[in-house]
Amino acid sequence: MPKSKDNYHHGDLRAALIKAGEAVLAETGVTGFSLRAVAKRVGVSHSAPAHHFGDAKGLLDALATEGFRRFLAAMEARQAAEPDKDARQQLLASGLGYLDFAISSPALFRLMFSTDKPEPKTLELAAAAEASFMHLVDGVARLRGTSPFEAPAAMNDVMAIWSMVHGFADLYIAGRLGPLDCKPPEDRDALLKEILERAMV
Amino acid sequence: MPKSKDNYHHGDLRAALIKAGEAVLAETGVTGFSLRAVAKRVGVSHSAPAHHFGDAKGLLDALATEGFRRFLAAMEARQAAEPDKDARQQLLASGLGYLDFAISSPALFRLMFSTDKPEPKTLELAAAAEASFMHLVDGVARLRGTSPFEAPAAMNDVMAIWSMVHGFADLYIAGRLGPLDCKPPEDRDALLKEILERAMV
DNA sequence: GGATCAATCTTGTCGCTGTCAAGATAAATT
DNA sequence: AATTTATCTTGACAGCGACAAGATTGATCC
Repeated sequence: MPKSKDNYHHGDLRAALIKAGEAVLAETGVTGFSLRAVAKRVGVSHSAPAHHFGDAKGLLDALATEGFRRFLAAMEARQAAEPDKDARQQLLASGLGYLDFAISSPALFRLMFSTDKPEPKTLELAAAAEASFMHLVDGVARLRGTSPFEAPAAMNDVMAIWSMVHGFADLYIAGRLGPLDCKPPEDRDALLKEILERAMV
Repeated sequence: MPKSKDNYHHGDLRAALIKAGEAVLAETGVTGFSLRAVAKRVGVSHSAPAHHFGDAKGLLDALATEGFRRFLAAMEARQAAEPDKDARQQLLASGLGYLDFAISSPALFRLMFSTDKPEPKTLELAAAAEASFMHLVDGVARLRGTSPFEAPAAMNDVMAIWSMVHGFADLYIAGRLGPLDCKPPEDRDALLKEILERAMV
C-alpha cells in the first residue's frame, strides 16, 4: 500500500515537478537544466514528467508561466507597500518589484525573456506574459491619462520605462553593475528610482 | 597526402572552430549548442575542440570574447558613420551600434551577458568585456567633462544610459517590443535615440 | 640528415541526457 | 464487478560532454 501510494498517482505530481523544476533551474541555470534531475528530485521515474509536460520545453514553458505570475505579484506587492498612491510613485514601485523578482529568481527571469516569443505555443504562457505587459501599460495610462494603445507618445513612454527597468535588472543579475555590488539594497532601489524617473521624461 | 593534410594539423582549426561555433550558436541558441555539432561542421573528430578550448565552456568563452570585440567594433562603426562629432551625438551613435550588434547576433549577445561574470576565468574575455564597458564610460566622460570614476553623478549616468540601451536591445531581440515589429529600421533607430536622450537627463 | 620530442588530431569508452514505445498500476466509470 | 482511462515505470536508442589512449605531423636538436 505505501509503496503503491508513493509510486503511483503521486496526487499532485504536476505541481511537484514545477516546484522541483524551479529549484533545479535556479541551481543549474537553463543550460544545465535536466528533465531527469527534476524527476529524480521528486522521486519519480525519469519518464514521469513526459505525461504532464510532453517534452523538456513543455516544463520550461510551465515554469515561465508560473514565473510571470509571480513576476506580476512582485510588482503588485511593491505597489501595495508604497503608501503614496500617486500614479508616478506607483509606477516606480512597480519597477522595484520588477527588480525584486529578477534578483530573487535570476535564472527564471532569464528564461521568461529568452527569445521564444514568436510561438508561445501554450496559451497560458502568452496570457501570463501579456498580463505583465498590461500591468505596465496600465501604469503608464494612469500616469499620462491616456491609453498607450491610442496615444503613440504614451506607447513610447511604455517602451522607455520598460527598457530602463529591464536593462537595469538584466545587467544587475549579470553582475555587470559593479559599482553597486558593495552598496546596501536601499541605495540600489534609490538609484533605480532616480534612473526610472528619467525614462518618464 | 591530401587526406593527411585534411585530417591532421588543420592549420587554423581554432579559428575554424570559432567560426563554426558562432554559426551553431546562432542556429540553435546556447541551450542547443553542441560541441560535437561544431566539430562535425568543421569536419574534424568529435574530440578535436578539446585540445584548443578544454571543455565546452572554453569554446563559449572564446565566442563571447570574439563577440565583445565585434560588439565594440559595431559601436565604433556607428560613431564613425555619424558626421556630428559632438559628444552627445557620438554617444547616441554608440547606442545604435549596441542595438545593431544585438540584432545581428542575438544568441551571441545573450551569451555575452549571461550571468557568469563572477569568474571570467579567461583574462581575454574579461579584458574584451571591460573594453566595451570603458567605451561607454569614455563616452559619458566626454559628455559630462568628468570621469565617472571620480564623479558619482556621472557614474549614475553611465548606468542609466547602459540600462536603457541594453534593456531596449534585450527586449527587442526577445520580440517583446511588438509595436515596432512592423516599422522600418529608421523608426526603430529614431525611437532608441529619443529614449536614450531621456537617460542623459 | 636522422632521432627525438611536442603539438595536434583520432578513436574508443563512460555516464548522463531527451525521447519514444511498451508495460504495469491505480482510479474512475459503467 | 468489469472495463476503461489516467498515471507512472521500465527498457531502449541515439546524441552529448568528458576522459584516456593511440596515431600522425611538424619542429627541434645533435
